[in-house]
Amino acid sequence: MDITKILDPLNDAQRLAVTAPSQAMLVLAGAGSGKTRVLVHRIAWQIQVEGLPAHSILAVTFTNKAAKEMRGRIENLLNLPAQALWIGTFHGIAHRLLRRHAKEAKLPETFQVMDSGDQLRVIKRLLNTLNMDDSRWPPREVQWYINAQKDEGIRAKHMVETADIHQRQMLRIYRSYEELCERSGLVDFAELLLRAHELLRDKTDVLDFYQRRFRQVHVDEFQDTNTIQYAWLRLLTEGRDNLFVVGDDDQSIYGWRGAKIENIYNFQKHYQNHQVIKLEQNYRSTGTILKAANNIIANNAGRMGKELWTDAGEGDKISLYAAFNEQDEAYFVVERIRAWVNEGGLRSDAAILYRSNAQSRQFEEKLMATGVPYRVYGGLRFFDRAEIKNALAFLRLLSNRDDDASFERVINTPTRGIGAKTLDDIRCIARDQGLSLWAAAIVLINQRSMTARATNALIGFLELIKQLAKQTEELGLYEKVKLVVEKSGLVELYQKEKMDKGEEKVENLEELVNAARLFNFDQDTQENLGELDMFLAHAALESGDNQADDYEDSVQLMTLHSAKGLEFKLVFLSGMEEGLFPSQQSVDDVSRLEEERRLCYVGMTRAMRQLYLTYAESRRLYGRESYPRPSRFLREIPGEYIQEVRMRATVSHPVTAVQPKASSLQATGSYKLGQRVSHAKFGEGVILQLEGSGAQERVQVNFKQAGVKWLMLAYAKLEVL
DNA sequence: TTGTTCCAGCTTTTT
DNA sequence: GCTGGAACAA
Repeated sequence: MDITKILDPLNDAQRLAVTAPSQAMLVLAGAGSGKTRVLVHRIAWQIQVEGLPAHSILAVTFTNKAAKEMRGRIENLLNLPAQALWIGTFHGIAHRLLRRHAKEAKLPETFQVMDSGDQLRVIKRLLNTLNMDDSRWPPREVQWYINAQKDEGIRAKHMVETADIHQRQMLRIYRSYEELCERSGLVDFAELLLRAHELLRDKTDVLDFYQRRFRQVHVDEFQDTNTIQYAWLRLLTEGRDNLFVVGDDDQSIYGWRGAKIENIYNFQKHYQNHQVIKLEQNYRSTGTILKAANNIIANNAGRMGKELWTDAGEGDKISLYAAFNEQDEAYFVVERIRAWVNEGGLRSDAAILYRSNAQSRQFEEKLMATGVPYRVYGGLRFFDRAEIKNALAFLRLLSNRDDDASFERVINTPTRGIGAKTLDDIRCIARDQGLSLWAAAIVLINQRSMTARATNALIGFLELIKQLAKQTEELGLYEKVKLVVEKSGLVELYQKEKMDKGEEKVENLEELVNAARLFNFDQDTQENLGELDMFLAHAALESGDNQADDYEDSVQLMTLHSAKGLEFKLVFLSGMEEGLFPSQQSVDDVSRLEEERRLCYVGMTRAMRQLYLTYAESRRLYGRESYPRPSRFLREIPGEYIQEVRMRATVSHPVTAVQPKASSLQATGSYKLGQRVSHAKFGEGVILQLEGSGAQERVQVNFKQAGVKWLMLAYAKLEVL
């Protein structure tokens, strides 16, 4: 047994955590301190040294990506496939439990998982049937309300009627929503967690089984767990103290979606015999970056307390750039990236981070204009696309005729002459008689109250679904999906659409068929569930790799939130302005402000070698010119770690601005970032930076042969090429 | 049924 | 000031 392979790559603190006997354990892992490594090696240790069978280990993460990575690394370390290991997201594991114990959880065998888009549509429709004005009851707010209740483990039946009208109405909606989901066999994301919790809470034999089965439970990113997730973990590990959690209170940035940082404190109360291990050695960033980040986070109260350090040396200072406006900011960042690439850096090692998605545009425009390849994270995922959702809706109806959300989605897509009137009648019947839309449609036809044309159209739709169900009954998943995509009329619909938009949609549908072909259901066959249902659940739970790895080396653009867990050699933290970052909505509330500060901490600690902070002195926001003050976070970094960069010579002042002095302009007029120049002694090079003005003006040039040099413009006699 | 116009809204996001 | 969705007209 080769335990050196497990232990050698670890430092003392990591080794302590990995080899600790089974007990409640809290590993406080700072950014870049080897958090995943500890989890992976811990699990490998338990299997290989402690002799635990793989199926007795559970590891829970928040994203599919993290789960996948962990499984891969464990298999790599153990050098064997680890299918028996239960590694997955909270939602994935909850889903698995509910499939296995659908009856005990009071769910139909064919229940379908709704993603948040589906949920929103269901709510919109519900508000309609309740005759509620959706400007007074914005669907998003309702959705937020319902999910917030579920995240806290509260069902409508637990709530008491209050005098508050708003509250009362919300409760009424919540109740109707629950009824509707029940009737349609629909389960939203929050419901997965809540049901799984209730399953363990109410069915002692089920709980007992899993308590025995899982001898070790591991949790990644513990600071992001919400109330119901933690309650579920507690049930599972009650009285055994076999809960091993890894997290970082300083990186808790999801409080706004229900994450409870308090779970870390509660953990220490609930598990009396727990041990805490801090991982503070950082293997990612330079000393300067870490010190600056430490200084910022030190402004937060009530931390567990942790200070990152490295033995990798100080590195360069952090660069601070005060841009004239947001255009100038983008220009500066893009020029720096070009210089980085000129010096041999990879574009994919450079990341532009921002607080809000709206900020990406200015960078995209500049990158596009200069022909620098880039990739924006976030945005539409594969399974979120309308054409894919439509195809999936057909498939869902095959599996579950009562799925109202899907019924409504495709009843007239592609258009088949079923208008608003017919649909309204169906909804009415469904509501009055407590039926699904499908059943209500049949009732409506039998009433013979409609025109022949409408009746035929409706019959046509029902027949289409029945036909498809019959034809695909005996087919495998791939053939099923293929046939449905072909016969649903969706392909024809999108082919008719003009421009390449429609073409892209057809391609996406082909891709869906392909995904079905490649779908690997072996992993979950034990769930004795049809392949189709497994595939549909997969589609809801894994919204799809939204960034199909394009092979071109490209600059990475993303929000600070999506940067968590990633690292880049060169990082630009843009828009460091009051009102933007920290965001306006957070400045009045201490806890929200502290979350913004943690976000800043997360952003800075993404940088491995060089960190740039930028802000604009003027910014166009919502169509208005604003003059924000630099972010307070900038003041929280001691000056010794910061170097101010100037590039004013290249700023394009608006026409109304005071004319700059002729002399200073003359000197710098032709010198711009990225300008190719030639020097008598050093040869050809590219300008990287400009500093100072007049006689003091200096340029930094990257020479092909001589390397990077600072030169006084007054003496250098550079020739512009 | 489709194209146009109007209007609210505007952090962060995974499942 | 732009975008996406909904209401509206043809």
